[in-house]
Amino acid sequence: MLTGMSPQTSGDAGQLPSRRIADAVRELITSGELAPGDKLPSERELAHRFGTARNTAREAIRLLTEEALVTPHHGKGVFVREKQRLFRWGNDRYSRKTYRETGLTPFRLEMQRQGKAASIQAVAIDRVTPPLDVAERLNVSPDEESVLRRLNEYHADDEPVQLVTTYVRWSEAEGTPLAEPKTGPGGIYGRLEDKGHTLTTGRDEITARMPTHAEAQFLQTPSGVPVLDVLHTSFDQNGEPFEVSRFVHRADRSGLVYNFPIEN
Amino acid sequence: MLTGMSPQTSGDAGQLPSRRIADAVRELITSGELAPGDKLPSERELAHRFGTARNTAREAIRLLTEEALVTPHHGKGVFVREKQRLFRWGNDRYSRKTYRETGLTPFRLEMQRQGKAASIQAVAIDRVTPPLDVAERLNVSPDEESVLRRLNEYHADDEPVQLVTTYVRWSEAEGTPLAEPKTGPGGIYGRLEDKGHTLTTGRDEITARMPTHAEAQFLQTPSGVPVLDVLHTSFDQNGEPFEVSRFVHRADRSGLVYNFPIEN
DNA sequence: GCATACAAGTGGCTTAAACCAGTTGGTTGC
DNA sequence: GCAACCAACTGGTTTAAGCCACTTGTATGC
Repeated sequence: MLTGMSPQTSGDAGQLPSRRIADAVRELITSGELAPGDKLPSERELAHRFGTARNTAREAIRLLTEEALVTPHHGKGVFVREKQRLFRWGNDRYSRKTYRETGLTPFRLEMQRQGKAASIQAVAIDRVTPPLDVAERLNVSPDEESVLRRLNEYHADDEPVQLVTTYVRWSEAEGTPLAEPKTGPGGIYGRLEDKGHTLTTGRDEITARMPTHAEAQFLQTPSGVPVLDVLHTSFDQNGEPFEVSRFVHRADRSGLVYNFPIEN
Repeated sequence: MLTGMSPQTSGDAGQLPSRRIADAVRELITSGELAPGDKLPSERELAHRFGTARNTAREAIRLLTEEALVTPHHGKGVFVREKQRLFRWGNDRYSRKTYRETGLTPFRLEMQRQGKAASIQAVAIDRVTPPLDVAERLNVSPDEESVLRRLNEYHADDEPVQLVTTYVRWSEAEGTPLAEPKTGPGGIYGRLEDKGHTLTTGRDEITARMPTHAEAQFLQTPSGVPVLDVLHTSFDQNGEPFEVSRFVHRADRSGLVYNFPIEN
């Protein structure tokens, strides 16, 4: 087995030893000789085969981990990453039409499509001073406790999928079900509609970055996997922003889809 | 200087030495004591201050690099990353209205907005067998040389910004200016309109991932910086797809913005 | 004045050895 | 039969040392 992996094979090209090992293993993966789920030779075994120190084989594995090709499990070994089916979120996420037709929220709909059990856990509902970018978009003070924050964790079959933090103005949330765990029929948008805000247009601002420690812990991202950070702003019939949410997704499990008309 | 950085300071919490050093340095950065552009103490200096081996200080720096907080420069030192202003690309990217009003393509417009010189370099124009995802979206065979590929590199002030690969069906491109470096007035979309395809709707599918080696080389991404991968499909007045492009952006320099109406 | 050379700093990579911590499966003892 | 234990594997982290490559400023030689 693993006949392709020997120091002499293919273009060494005067590369660094760690690079050579990484290249050899990567080749085995892309060629299919090592399939997703397969276990790599142990660090000690790799080092011996290539005549290097264990640390050098370890560095090679670190390179592959950074490329998100493999993922190590303490005590068990290093394994070729499984290609996961993506969850897809798009600008139909807010469409009330979909909801009327299926009776499901966008998250539960996507989970059902993939045959997974959806569960949502409320982590915090509190009054806070908003982050700068949220304050700018909601037109509130970044120096006072001017917003209500609702932090939720979303799971698919108990596997963490996304972190969502929703912000609305405290002046509009105070004393309403918005500040309660149960927001009532139509959810948050239902209560905001009571306040005269009809969801009319949305804006999503998307960046990608490496997760913070806390995010990595919750999302269980293997190293080498970034997060998609979506800052959503909801505008009402008057073009006034009334709600901001931040979605943090595992990038290896989530994709975003936007369909839009193009003006001529 | 750097008074905050000593082994005893703050909650060590029985952490690993490398973690302790990373935490201490991160604290200096977030508190502002180390500003963007500042140089960190050298690896040897850090190791000495915390009473560890150089490799341990080095591991701490690796952790911070992975978080994209610092970036090392061979022979010079390790520096706190500058917060860069983002280039912003959105679904107005394809609007012909913007083009008519300014006479600028979306890329040149964004560069002008930031006072940078735009330059676009054609890397390849050739007939190829399409990647699977492109073949699916264009409804062509993934096993033949069924598409024309145009690969371009975009720079801002000679700094690499994005890689764009555009695919159109070979059957429609053959013998037309689409296969030439100069595509003529209105660009690619102009020629495709000649073929009866009026750009009517677009779809962007967005993922994030770590860059391949080749991408990292061109985009000069520091380690710990992912890329945004946008697969765009253009649909004509009949809802038929006629062009697919893949945009690869440095995530630390680019953001995406989508504005969309919400159906009630 | 100016170019060259060099020394001293920086990070980059590797070696070799040791110990820790999680996992697995077989052996032992009841 | 079964539970407890243990040995042998796995990766995780650190130490200590050496050499390489890149950068910078200074000293040297002309």
